[in-house]
Amino acid sequence: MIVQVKIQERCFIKDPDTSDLGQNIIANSISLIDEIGFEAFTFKKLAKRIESTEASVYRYFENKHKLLIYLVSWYWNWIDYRLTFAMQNIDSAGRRLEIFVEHITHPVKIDPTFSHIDEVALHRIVISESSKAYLTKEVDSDNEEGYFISFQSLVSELSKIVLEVNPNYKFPSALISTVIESAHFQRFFSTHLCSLTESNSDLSLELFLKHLLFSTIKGE
Amino acid sequence: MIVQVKIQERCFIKDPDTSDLGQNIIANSISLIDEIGFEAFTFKKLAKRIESTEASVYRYFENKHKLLIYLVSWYWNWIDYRLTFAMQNIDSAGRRLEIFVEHITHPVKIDPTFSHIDEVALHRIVISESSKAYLTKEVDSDNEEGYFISFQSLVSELSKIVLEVNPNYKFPSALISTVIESAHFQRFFSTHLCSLTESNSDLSLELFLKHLLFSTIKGE
DNA sequence: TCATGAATAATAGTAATGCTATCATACTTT
DNA sequence: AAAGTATGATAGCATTACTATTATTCATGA
Repeated sequence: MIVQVKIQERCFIKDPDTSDLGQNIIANSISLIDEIGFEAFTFKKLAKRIESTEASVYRYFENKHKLLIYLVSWYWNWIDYRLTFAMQNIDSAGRRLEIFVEHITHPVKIDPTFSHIDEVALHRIVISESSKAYLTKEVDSDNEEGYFISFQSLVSELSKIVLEVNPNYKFPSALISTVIESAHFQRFFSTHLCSLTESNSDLSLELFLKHLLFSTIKGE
Repeated sequence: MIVQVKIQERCFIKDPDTSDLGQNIIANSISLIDEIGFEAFTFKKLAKRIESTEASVYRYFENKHKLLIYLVSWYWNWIDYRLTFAMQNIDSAGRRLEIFVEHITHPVKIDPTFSHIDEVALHRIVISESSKAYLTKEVDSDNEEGYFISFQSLVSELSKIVLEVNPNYKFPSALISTVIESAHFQRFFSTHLCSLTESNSDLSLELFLKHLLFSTIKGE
């Protein structure tokens, strides 16, 4: 069986999934952004690494911002796929939310299903760089283009589960988006700005977020 | 009485507070970043706006990243100052935390104490741009230089108040940093990606965060 | 009052970035 | 064999992110 994460967002000029060069661009942009960070990352450096040219990369993505949107969307599609799988046949809504927290707090293991993607590196990129995909002056037009639907639909699905646990809770989407974002920057803080968090391990981050999530849903 | 927000972070070359040009740089960098966003902001454009030169701006700040750190630090110092004031003589730790949430969820009014700073615009900048101050590959060296102490000490003070309410709670700093970050991106979401949150007004954001904060502190 | 120094302005220059355009080549499909 | 498609090679250009040099203004204090 061939499983593919297919992105709904049309943030590319030519689908990188349809050619060797395209897959090379994705694989090596992940390793390069992971190494030097998104600010220092350029198409020229990427082209050099894959022994191609800047102009060729530009035939796939308009600019590096669109490429970042592609990577982040891929990540959320992949998480969604894994969550759907892990949650099937689980009746308890509470248990399904626990599975959700476990998935976003535990570092991903390399998934051999998608050969050219290094999910561990991509996860690090999502932690440090994904908020830059929307914290821009172009967020409204990007949103109109549908560049964030993967993330939005994930939040939407999960907020429905929150309502299964407590139909009277007033802020399910706000809570889910808070938990997801918190999972990222708390992990960033634990690595780089450790006075800002007590979550210094995967397990304690999981405990912190599970406690926060369930206390809030059931609170009062 | 003269009140000044004095930054502890030494992220500048020459203190912008000590000259007209420096204050001009701060005032106009706030308005310019607010208008065009941090990515499009350059020292050349800033220099043009204040009718000075790029080279003159570079005498105050090494680069635009250091300037952003300055603005964000200024903001957290100012919030700290206002919080200290608002919390004095309040015995109840719970009430002090409520005041904290009110301060970070309500849009700031222009504070005539600091003439050249537009706090309303600065607040918008903090929402959209402040995470870019630390989400970089230079975060560790920047942290060693002490560029984030204003934020760190605020989180530290507030987490002590959390422990006053519940001395057994295990994640006070993680909770406070989560609430602060959440206040920012939930407001961003409500303006630009509204499916991700139900907090579509100042008041509902306040309610969401107060409920989350107190449910979590007291939970179980 | 003149001399000195500090701050700023004016100008120039350089390497890198963020693209766009053109042309050649190789490979595929009809 | 012809026509299209993908990629490579090369060039070029405006902007960015600085650094350096020199000139001008202005305050101070000797």
